[in-house]
Amino acid sequence: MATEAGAATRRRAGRQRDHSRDAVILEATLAVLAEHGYDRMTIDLVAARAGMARATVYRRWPTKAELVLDAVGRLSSTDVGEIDAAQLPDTGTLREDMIAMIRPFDDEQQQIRIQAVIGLLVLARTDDRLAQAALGAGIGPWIDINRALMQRAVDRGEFAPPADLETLAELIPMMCVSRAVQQLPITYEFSVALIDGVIIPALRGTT
Amino acid sequence: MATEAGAATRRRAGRQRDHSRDAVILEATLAVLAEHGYDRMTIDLVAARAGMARATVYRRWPTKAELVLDAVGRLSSTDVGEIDAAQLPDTGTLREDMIAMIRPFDDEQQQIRIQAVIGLLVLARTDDRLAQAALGAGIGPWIDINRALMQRAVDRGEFAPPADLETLAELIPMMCVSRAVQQLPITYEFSVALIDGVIIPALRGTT
Amino acid sequence: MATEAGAATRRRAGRQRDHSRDAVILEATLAVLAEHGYDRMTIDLVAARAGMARATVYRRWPTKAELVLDAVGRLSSTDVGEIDAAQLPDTGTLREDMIAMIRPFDDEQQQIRIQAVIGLLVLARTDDRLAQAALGAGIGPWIDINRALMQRAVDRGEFAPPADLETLAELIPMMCVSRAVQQLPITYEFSVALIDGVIIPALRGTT
Amino acid sequence: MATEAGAATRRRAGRQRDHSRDAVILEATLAVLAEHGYDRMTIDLVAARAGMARATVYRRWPTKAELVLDAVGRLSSTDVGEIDAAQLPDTGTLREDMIAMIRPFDDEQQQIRIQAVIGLLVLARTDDRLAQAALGAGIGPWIDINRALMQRAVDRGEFAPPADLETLAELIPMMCVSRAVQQLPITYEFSVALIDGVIIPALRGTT
DNA sequence: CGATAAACGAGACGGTACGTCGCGTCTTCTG
DNA sequence: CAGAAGACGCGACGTACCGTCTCGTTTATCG
Repeated sequence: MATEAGAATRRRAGRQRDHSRDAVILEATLAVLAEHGYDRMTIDLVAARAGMARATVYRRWPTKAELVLDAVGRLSSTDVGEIDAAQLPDTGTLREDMIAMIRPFDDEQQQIRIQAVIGLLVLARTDDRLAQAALGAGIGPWIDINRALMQRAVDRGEFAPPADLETLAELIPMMCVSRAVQQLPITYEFSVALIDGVIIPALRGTT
Repeated sequence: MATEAGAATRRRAGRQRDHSRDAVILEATLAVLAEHGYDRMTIDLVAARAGMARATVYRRWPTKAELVLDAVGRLSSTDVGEIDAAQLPDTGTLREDMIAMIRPFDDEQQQIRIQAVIGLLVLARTDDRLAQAALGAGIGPWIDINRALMQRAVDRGEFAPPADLETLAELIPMMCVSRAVQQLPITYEFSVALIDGVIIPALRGTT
Repeated sequence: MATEAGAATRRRAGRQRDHSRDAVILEATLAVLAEHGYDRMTIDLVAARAGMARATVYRRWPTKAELVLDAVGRLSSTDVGEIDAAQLPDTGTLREDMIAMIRPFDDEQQQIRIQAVIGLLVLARTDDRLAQAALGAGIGPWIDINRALMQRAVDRGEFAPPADLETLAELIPMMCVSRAVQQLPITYEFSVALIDGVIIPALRGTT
Repeated sequence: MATEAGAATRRRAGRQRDHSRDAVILEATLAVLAEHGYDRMTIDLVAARAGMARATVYRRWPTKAELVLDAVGRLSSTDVGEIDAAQLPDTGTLREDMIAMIRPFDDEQQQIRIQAVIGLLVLARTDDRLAQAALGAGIGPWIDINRALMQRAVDRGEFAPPADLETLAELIPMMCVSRAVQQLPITYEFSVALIDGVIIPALRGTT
């Protein structure tokens, strides 16, 4: 019956939490994070920017760390999430595939993301769970895509299976982190240079 | 005047600062850093572990960040500092040179160093000066050595000059950071695999 | 229009407020008040004890203070309210009249009432209106009765009119408050002693 | 030996707590208390008025309640403390003794004291220890003096020993509390009326 | 050798952010 | 509409750490 079916799915009683506010808070979090850095970011600042009370933030995330974690995670899924699985670019060669994937990461938001990751890394020891999550949230999807593209290239015989494909998948993102830390811009050219100068030779060199 | 005479050389009156304590503090700093992570590291904790008063720490380093920076820096110069310039290993091939350099970094202290770097990165936005310094203190010498070894290999004609030697010099350290963040061990094998699977192919591939 | 017809008398549309719940809430209020004291009494606690939602309480009383005020007021009128005016005990002598009036106050609930008054007094500064009301609700009727009994005794010539009858009327209740604050029991004997040892001599002494 | 004698009494190491600040804070506490009442009094407000940081207040008193308690206690000892024991007025008659004692209480500060007591009473249930302390701090000395004066009058045969001297000692203070709650002024005349109209008759009436 | 000036230990102090809790209001759903 | 459940804005609470300051004690150097 419809009533029973609804009963199972029935929303909890009481005023519904306005989940549209989640996004506003996360957005504010990223903004403040980008502007002040992790340790100068304040829940008060975030709440003020989101135009709501501090308690409203705390009702959703128990600590500053979890909030930032989610904010960065959301950031990733926003522009990457939909590019999953089958609909990856398929140009026939790994080089073209990877270059096709650079665009969405070659922008200003990329900087924010990496800054956020860096901000979270400080908590690695504080909360073990956060260590991986920070990486995962910030550059996880990026790594995932690289891994998928390379695996496909291997599968179709473009390259022999490398000893450590995982490390190669992490290579570009990590080198971008390196540049971010040094306040250097992350350019299209830099990424292409990595593909042509490191990734492809490494895969070819395994032969 | 008598007072001016020898003013340059004469030590200031009063009790002399005991510089042997500097090392004790830095050691304590690294220990606490490794144990609790940057944000849970407290000056109080460090002072207690070093067996002295908080003020004694602050007399030497103005802020927590500078303290950690120095601690990590000291860590680097301890086992790397003296290996500068001419006395680098010279086996004739880049591969053997680099492998010879792995040892001093292939230990538990390496983990501490990287954790410290990570801890400091959070301050990149707070204090621009610290951003580079953090990297420099933690993995700077490591990068320097790699750069030197590669440059020498290029100079003696072992490889053609790569487009971006700097990035290649940073490659191993950064990939080690990546593993550290993921709580994975940094093994000898991992480093060798990077040399054989990525660095050498990349240099050869440029040809 | 039909809608307008009888608008004055017609009850408002929709579900009617269940006024039997008022009493339940007030009862719960007194219970929590007695158990935890005013400042640890929570509207949540009261609502939970009454078995209803917080909003249901707030629909009836705008603030915590008003709620307690009413609860204490209700308490008074419950056992005193109907004893008004003409039906006061009339034994012929003030002493016997007052002793006859002691009973209804000589119980455990009396303690609750006084505790509640005490709890409310803290709000005297916050809300001037509440200052008097708190006293009135808690011990007002008690004072009223004493005043009436004494006035009658004066009227029938038992005593000469005292300089400050009002103060004498407040005397017993206030001394009971004093004992309550000191966690001492308010006994029958104590009240009789006040009548014989203070009230009567004071009235006689005026002569 | 002087050194050892000093060792026992030696002040704790470290910067000495500036106890002159205690008084400033207590003063500020009383001022804010008188101005806003207990529940609207804020530690922040007190600290601001005292011209120091919130932490400085919390270093001395763990909670708001303890702070107010001490503030009121200090108030009592300030103007009453020194009037102890032997140096009570001794005019030969209880009436004159008590009237001589009215002065120090017949002022504006008396109002503050009573307001503070009232403010604290709300915590009686929260912290049993505070219940008595509140009374003691606010009007304890006042009661003590009354008790002493009456006892002396009894001792010299001015009156026969009353059944409950304690209650008589509390009588004037409690009736003043009553007036304070009702926002009535506590005048010299009121106190004298109590002495002549209630206390003296009550003592005489016991005969 | 005694004066003196700085190091040192201990901890107070001014700040500032944290995360919690309660009030009284508002929203949403169910009866 | 009443009532339940609970989100929300507000603001105080008490805690923790930072970096500075104060003050009594210790120790090296200078006169």
